[in-house]
Amino acid sequence: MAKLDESLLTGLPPFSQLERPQIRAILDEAISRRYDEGKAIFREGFDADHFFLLLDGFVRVSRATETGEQVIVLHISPGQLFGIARALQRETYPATAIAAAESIVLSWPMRLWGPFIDSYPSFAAESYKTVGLRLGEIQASLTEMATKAVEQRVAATVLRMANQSGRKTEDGIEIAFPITRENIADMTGTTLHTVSRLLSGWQKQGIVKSTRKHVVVTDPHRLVVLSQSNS
Amino acid sequence: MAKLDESLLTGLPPFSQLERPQIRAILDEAISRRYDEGKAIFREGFDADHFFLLLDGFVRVSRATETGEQVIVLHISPGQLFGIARALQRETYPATAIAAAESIVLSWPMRLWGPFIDSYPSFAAESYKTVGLRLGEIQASLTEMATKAVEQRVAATVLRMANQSGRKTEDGIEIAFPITRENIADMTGTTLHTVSRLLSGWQKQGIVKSTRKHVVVTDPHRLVVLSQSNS
DNA sequence: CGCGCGTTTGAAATTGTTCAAGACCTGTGG
DNA sequence: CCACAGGTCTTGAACAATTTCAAACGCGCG
Repeated sequence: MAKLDESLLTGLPPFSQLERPQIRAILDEAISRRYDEGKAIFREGFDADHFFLLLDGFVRVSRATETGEQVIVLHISPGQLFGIARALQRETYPATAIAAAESIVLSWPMRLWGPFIDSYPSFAAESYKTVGLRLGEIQASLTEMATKAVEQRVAATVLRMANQSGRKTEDGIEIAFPITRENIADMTGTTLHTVSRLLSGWQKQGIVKSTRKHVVVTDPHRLVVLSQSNS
Repeated sequence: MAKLDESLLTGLPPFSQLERPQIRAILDEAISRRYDEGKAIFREGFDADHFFLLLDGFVRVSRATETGEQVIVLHISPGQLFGIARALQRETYPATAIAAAESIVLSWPMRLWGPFIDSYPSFAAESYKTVGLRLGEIQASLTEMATKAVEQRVAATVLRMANQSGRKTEDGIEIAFPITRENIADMTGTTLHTVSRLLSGWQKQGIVKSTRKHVVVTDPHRLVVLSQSNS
């Protein structure tokens, strides 16, 4: 396998304060791999034997219920660590990670977790910070689900994705990975039918523009209003 | 202030592998305090200047929405650490903690967090494990909210509280702290009216027995069935 | 160019909320 | 010791939001 280039990691928070040779050592232990859209990176309940860094693409993290339904918990953007179950003393992955778009992922065997944490303070700090941010995000979803009506939840969810992983286009902010009505339904605890109706309605009002597996937010401000109104 | 007795901590996971003098040192830094039912221990958004251990009683952890509604995220039982925002590199508390029943709490100033983590491996491990368990619990709530109907959510929630902090009585398992219909509604994202109707119905069927601020599960098995049925 | 997945849309059915009113406890103060 | 006040719980009825069921459409990949 060709050597990975050091510039891959130099800008990223977990490695920001490290010297060249340290980054070199870290990279030499890493395996790089490409995942096609829809391919699983790891699955809920399985042995947590690796941890990961997303270099490019997007990853969808979901949990399944006993009855087979799935709930999408969050999305991972490039530059983020994931599959860091060990940070929480877990032996197994608590959720399933699937490539939402074609993705490039670095991975390390979990036995390096301890050494990394001990040797690289910025790696430890960033890991725990990441966990904290995700916990916050999940709590935010939970409170939304508990207090907001469906339209507000969908608006808030679309908005969050546009903010976290949107890219600007001439029409507005476009969610940067393929996403179906059903995906959005799985994030908001509703049905694809309801999501379809909502998006259609918003499109008529010029708030969003959407095509197959694709959503562009053209009027973020009005979407914010929608996500907050409790009438 | 009277010296705290070392036996308070000896049985608890965070301190289980420590020697007598270490526990003595930890206790000498701690402040013990009693909180009446309903009193806040810390509030969301405030400076995270202390971390806590619940010795006796129960603590309700909740978040508020911009519009003033509150969502109860989880309950803390005796022996557990809480307010450990620093484990996640946070500067402020991400939620509000209120005594659900009269409670006895130990607290330490947050400046001791680093030293504790560095000096006592079992404390570090237990802290992160606690975070992991809570994350799991919140994720479970989230998937429940997203996939289950109200009756199933309420059944699952009552069951969870009975399991985590119930005590056996001759009638069945009793939730060990005062809890109103409205509290349960705030946990499940519904209204106190609906909760009241459900509990009344279950009581007629002999599944639970409830009085003011008080719930006893008399037939856990049927409640499990209810919490899972998707008919 | 055709097929399949993703999407749209109506209508009926249903679940849960909202509104409204009253009953019931329990601790407090006279 | 009793009455009262405030918080808690119950229940009916109307209503609204969302799901379910059903059918059809159409874009885009292979």
